[in-house]
Amino acid sequence: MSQQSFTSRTIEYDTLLEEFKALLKKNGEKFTIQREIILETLYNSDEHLTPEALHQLIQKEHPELKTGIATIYRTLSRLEESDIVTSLSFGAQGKKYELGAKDHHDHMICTECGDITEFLDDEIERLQELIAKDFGFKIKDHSMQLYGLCKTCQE
Amino acid sequence: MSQQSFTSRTIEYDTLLEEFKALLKKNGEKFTIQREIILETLYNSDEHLTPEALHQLIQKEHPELKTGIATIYRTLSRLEESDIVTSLSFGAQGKKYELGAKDHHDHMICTECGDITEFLDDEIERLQELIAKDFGFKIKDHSMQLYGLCKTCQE
DNA sequence: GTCGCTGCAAAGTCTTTGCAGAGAG
DNA sequence: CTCTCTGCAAAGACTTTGCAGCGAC
Repeated sequence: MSQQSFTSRTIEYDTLLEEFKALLKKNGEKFTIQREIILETLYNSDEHLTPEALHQLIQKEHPELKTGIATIYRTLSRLEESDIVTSLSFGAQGKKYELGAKDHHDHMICTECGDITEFLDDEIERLQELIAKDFGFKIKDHSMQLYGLCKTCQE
Repeated sequence: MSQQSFTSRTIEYDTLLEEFKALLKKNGEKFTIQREIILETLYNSDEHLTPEALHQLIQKEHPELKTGIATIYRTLSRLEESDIVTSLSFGAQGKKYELGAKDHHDHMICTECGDITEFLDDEIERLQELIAKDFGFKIKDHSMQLYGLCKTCQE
């Protein structure tokens, strides 16, 4: 039987932070206040954020930092490389980022209000593996999006 | 049981062309040689084309037209609006377009060579509908991508 | 003829990059 | 101290728009 659910965060912020620090140390990179704020903001947000939205949020909550948009982009790329965050590119332009340390899930995107709902279906996950196998394709990642109208926008 | 297959074109070019013409006429728009070439080129291509790639292909095959990139963009947008073509946005930047009049299918994208393989699985399609129903979500479209290494690039 | 379409170039977005100074280790 | 990171501004990549002439109907 298929199982569907909203996703819940499965990792503590402190754990995530330590992982991130360890990763940086391993590569001789530095842990800066900007990187911490970016990770923290992503962690605390339930939303899928665009770099621009993340930037604005950080400027609002940490106005003393004057964090530049370039740093946001650079940090997001670095985080994505390390699979700490995942990006979702869709429609028009731009990507949205979310923490990748959550359980894997797929997305339902409302074309009216842009809202994104997460879901998970074990059966689909299983079928994807089977298909790839048939094609001799080695899956590293996958994404599935359903586009349409959310409950609210149908009214 | 799941069914998997490569997708085959199910519509004749002439039929597609007539549909397109009818659509234009309905909206008081005009059928131009550029629009025909764009549709034809998309039809004859097995690939998923970026606007830039489409432009180059057209310039190569119809150098006498000097088709501008702006026209490509404008026409692709119009075609997408009318569901004649579908765009696929992924990874880095840019979209790729393909004829939407084929049977519906999903994509397997090689992260090494960028190659895109199409596939279809009826069971997954069915499950998607069920999930959306559960969330009160009205699906208008959907897309699924598996990212990884194609057979060739694994070697 | 009319009115939409086209090519060109300019203007917009979004993202990346160069650089000098700041700051982590 | 050293070497990475940051903010800023400039540069890039991709896409859209304004406009005058062209061409479909």
